[in-house]
Amino acid sequence: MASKRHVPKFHRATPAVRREALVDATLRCLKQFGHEGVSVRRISAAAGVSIGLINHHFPSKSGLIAETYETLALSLLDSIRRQAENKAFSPRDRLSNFFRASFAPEILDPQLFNVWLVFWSMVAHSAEIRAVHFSTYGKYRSVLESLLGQLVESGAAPPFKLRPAAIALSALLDGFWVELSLSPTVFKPREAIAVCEDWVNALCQGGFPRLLMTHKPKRTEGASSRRVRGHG
Amino acid sequence: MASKRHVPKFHRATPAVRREALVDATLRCLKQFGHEGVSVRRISAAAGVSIGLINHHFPSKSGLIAETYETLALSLLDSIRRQAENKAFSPRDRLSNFFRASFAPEILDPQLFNVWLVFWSMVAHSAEIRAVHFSTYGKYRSVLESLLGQLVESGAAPPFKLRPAAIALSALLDGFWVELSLSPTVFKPREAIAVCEDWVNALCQGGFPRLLMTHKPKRTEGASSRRVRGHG
DNA sequence: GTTGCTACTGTACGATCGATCAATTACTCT
DNA sequence: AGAGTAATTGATCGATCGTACAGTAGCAAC
Repeated sequence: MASKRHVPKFHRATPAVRREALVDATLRCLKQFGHEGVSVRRISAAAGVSIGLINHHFPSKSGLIAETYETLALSLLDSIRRQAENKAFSPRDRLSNFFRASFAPEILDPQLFNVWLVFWSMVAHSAEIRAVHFSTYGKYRSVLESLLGQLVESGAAPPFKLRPAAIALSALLDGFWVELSLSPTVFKPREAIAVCEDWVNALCQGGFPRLLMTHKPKRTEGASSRRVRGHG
Repeated sequence: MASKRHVPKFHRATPAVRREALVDATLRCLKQFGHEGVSVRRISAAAGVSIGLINHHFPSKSGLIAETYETLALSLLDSIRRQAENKAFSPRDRLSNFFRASFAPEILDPQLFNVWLVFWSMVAHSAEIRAVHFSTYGKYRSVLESLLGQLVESGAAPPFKLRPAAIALSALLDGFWVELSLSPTVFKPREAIAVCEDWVNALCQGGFPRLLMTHKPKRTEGASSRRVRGHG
């Protein structure tokens, strides 16, 4: 009996603290193993707790994934937004900052892409995940809408429909992000950024007539029309 | 003994025929169950054969998935290409056909999106899948490059770098496709098509200076430059 | 020191997974 | 008709999965 000191076998934590630790462990597992990482055994091992603790703090596995989705999405969005919404820059340059932040190595991490694939694949089957996706994607669009709105207010761009424009720009960004994550050798982030810059410049010059608020064309582009080199 | 007729318990098929049947069954399972559908038991049940037959015709499960990926990707690409490359239309209208084919209900099927997510999630871990992705994505880009090249040859657009333009356009298309598949209620396919049309029109008018072949700008858009409403 | 609350542990259970392989059998060839 | 070939079967293996739950133990209150 060299010591009577009692060594605790485990540590009791506040539910909020433990939940956050479990979310962190979940993210690590998702990055490392992708779909195979979504396992209570792997996650609890990564968090250094027993298997049963997850179901003590979360209703089920998908609840844990949903909270991880929301945490990660809001964290990344906040990081990008902090870099973009710097009042020291003009609205146009804030968009440039947004682009460069969107294609930073930290965001283009292939592991991060696989995490997103897991979330996306659960959208169809889990109402919880679907709700988180809807919410976070809406916030993402709002940030873009805000930046584009500041562009119009500064007079750098003619008035256009903010929402469709934000949707289109986010589609362009997402598409580049997907392709860069899947095929990093085909092209470079700087090329993606360049196209995004040109896209905004074209928008500022009224290059997207259907997005302008001047008038609403009755019909979309059709193969039967002969608008071969039409101005829109 | 009412009948001496022998009723076969199963049917023997040519390896090529059986492989095709297994690929078809795999696609059905992937559409219906997503990731959960990637199971030799589910697939063999859908094909009406025993569990062991898959490993008789395919080296492993990922081999079967890879062949399914290639078959589906080439099938869809061929379908879209047939609608686009109609010589009765002008090069510009062929692109319009390509856009409308890309956002047809058959392609926007949410189940089809989940199938793609399964393929994409295996790109990182399986060399076979990665090879198929690289090959089919290259062919997809080639079709776009060809259509854009015809646009230049017809004089409808100034000379520009075909490859980066095709990459950018495919990113825009993919991004819309992802967003439409995940959030069908946020916007409509016709809006996506309209933006694509405007994008090509802007391209024809030289709205993407960095894609033109006239000269190569030394520097990309930077936050430090004051090109707020620059012409590119 | 004792009590009470509850965060926490870890075994157990039934289901499903990919892969293997010896046995079976449909079909062709002679 | 009989033999040979190989496509097909299905039991079986070890591993892993999510969830449940009865029991353990940290820690605060008194």
